[in-house]
Amino acid sequence: MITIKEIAKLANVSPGTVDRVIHNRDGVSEKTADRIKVILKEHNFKVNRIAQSLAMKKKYTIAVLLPHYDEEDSFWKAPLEGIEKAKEEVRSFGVVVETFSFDQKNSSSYIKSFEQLLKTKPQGVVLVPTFKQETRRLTNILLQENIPFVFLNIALSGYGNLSFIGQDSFKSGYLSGKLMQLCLNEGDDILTIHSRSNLSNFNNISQRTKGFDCYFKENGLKNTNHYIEIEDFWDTKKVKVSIEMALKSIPKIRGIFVPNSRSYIIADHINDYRDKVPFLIGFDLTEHNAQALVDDRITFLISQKPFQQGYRAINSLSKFLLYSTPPATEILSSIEIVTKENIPDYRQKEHAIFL
Amino acid sequence: MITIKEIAKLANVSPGTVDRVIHNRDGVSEKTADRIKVILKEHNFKVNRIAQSLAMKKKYTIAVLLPHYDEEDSFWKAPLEGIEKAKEEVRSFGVVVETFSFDQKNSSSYIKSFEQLLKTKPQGVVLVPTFKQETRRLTNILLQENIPFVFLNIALSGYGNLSFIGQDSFKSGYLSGKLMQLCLNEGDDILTIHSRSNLSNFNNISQRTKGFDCYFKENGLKNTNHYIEIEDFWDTKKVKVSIEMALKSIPKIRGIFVPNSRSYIIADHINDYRDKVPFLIGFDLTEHNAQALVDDRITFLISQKPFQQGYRAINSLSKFLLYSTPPATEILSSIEIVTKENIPDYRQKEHAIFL
DNA sequence: CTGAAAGCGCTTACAG
DNA sequence: CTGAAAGCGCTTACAG
Repeated sequence: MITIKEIAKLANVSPGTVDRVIHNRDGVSEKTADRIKVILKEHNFKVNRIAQSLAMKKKYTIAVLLPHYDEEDSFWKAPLEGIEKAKEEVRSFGVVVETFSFDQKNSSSYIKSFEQLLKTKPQGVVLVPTFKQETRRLTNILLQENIPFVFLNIALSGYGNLSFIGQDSFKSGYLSGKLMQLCLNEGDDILTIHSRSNLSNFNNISQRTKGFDCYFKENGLKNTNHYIEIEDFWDTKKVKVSIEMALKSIPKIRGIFVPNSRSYIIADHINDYRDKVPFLIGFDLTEHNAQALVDDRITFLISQKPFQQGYRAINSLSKFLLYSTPPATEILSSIEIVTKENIPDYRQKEHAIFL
Repeated sequence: MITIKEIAKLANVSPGTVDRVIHNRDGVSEKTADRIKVILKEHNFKVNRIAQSLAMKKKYTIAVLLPHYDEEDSFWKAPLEGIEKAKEEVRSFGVVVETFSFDQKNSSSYIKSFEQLLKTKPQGVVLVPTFKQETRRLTNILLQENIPFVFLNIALSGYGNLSFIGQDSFKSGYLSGKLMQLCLNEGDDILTIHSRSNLSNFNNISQRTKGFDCYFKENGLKNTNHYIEIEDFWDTKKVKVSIEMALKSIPKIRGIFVPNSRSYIIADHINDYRDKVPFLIGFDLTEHNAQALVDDRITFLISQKPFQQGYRAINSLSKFLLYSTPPATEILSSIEIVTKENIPDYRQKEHAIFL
């Protein structure tokens, strides 16, 4: 690997001048610039990124705002871990990551945490835009202050975000439809179970449902899909009653579709109906769900690689700040089909990365 | 982030001494060492990896030996791309990657390329151990010369390799069994198609077959699995004749299992039998296979993330050389289920990484 | 046992 | 328009 110093010697100039040419800074005569460019190309010069980082000694702060996780719904644990991992890696490059969390069910905690976040004077922001209206207010502030921001996991459009990092929820629903169909026979019915209390993740969930239905429609399939909505998945008794009512009144149901991350709760309640309803498709590889999968109480889980999503949000924003390379408008994580047989080995910590 | 210089000031010593303590080099009195350690801990000091790399200015060469790919079997393209990607990233850290390829069907080309490889005086080697006996010879040389090496994609044990980067083939076969079962009804039969010409990848393929059979055995399923072996997948006529013979003589066959990366060839030949044999499970997301999947001629492909495998081989070996952190003995890539509906978007180039 | 100095490859004021 | 010098955070001979 040829260095700037060596190029400089070959061109009979100083390293500073070579640097100016490499970065198209002005203040170099066209003549010398051209001469240097030729030599650069000739020797296939590439800047040494780590020396560059060290010399630039710029400090950036990226602030992250995401829902906190709890026992009932630990979905947000994985993205946070991805963020922590990335945080470690970008540290040496002078990027500091500050994380703030809020309550998914409480929009004012969203606003409040955002205000805290602003105090860190971030040069970039990662946002899980849970509440539409409030997000409009927040992003307007960011736009005004000229702080670039990306959306994580929830795709809202028209807010001026640099990028969206997440999954294509419609497609993942569509895929679930396919898997369900492979399991079912022609005359079988399906039960889709919604949760009322999940309004904050409304976007993803409604897209999944649409995708699911679309699969059956597009392929001219005749399985009927019945919907029930449960007020609160955490209210064990009500859940049980609702499900039993549905299953008893519609005996043709052989598959259940739960378009949110709490299919394990449903799985708990249909143990008595296993023979009649052998198939259950849910979303997200949380610990509870994984356990239900391993225990054969869930057939398929669709995962969206939340660890990677968190990692990539930090990663792409860091690249943008450090090297001005804008990320793709959409960074879509792959739609993973997880079964008991290919569930990832968690002893092997995720480690896609360098450093 | 606190720096060595600052620590030194706090401890009233020179940066050199702090450095010695950080890396447990001797030549520091216990007293000062202890004092410095306290301060280090107190301030949660972490070395700046990039400054470290720059200062160490060590140069390492990693040499890679893998099969080249061709039109018939482009499997090895993806690992190579992963390697190239990693190569770019480790460059700034002073690691140079040299790639050598050989003909999978020709063991002497394996030896020859290895000899070329040795000339680069590598400090680490990535090997796809295609031929057992020859591999014994080569690895003995590496062991003698004290050059650490990892196996990529093919798991041989007892050769003294630092790590294996690849997939659990048995498990992936087992998973295929599950998927096949979900597609089939009770009385249906299965046809497994082997390729004689694929001896060099024998290990992975036989493990897949074993896993597949094991699924049916373990779950007490009664679907019969019939085997045929085709001399050469490339001989179109013979392939067609063999398959037709099997399908005609065993009308109960409803699913086909192809435990190698050329299921697309089989898919080409059963178009006339689609209604009778709707399900085909194959391996590896090569371009041809992907096309067959999109065209509904393959039901499931099991992918092993070959890009990542290549990337991680370089990545983990680099970490070992740079920081002496030994990789896990087995770095297993996830077993991906790919269908028409979740086939990755190739416009989005893979980019798990930083820099 | 310890420190001062030079250097890794680049960037950035500053001086001319 | 160009160069010389200092510095990023660390490591490494070398001197004492």
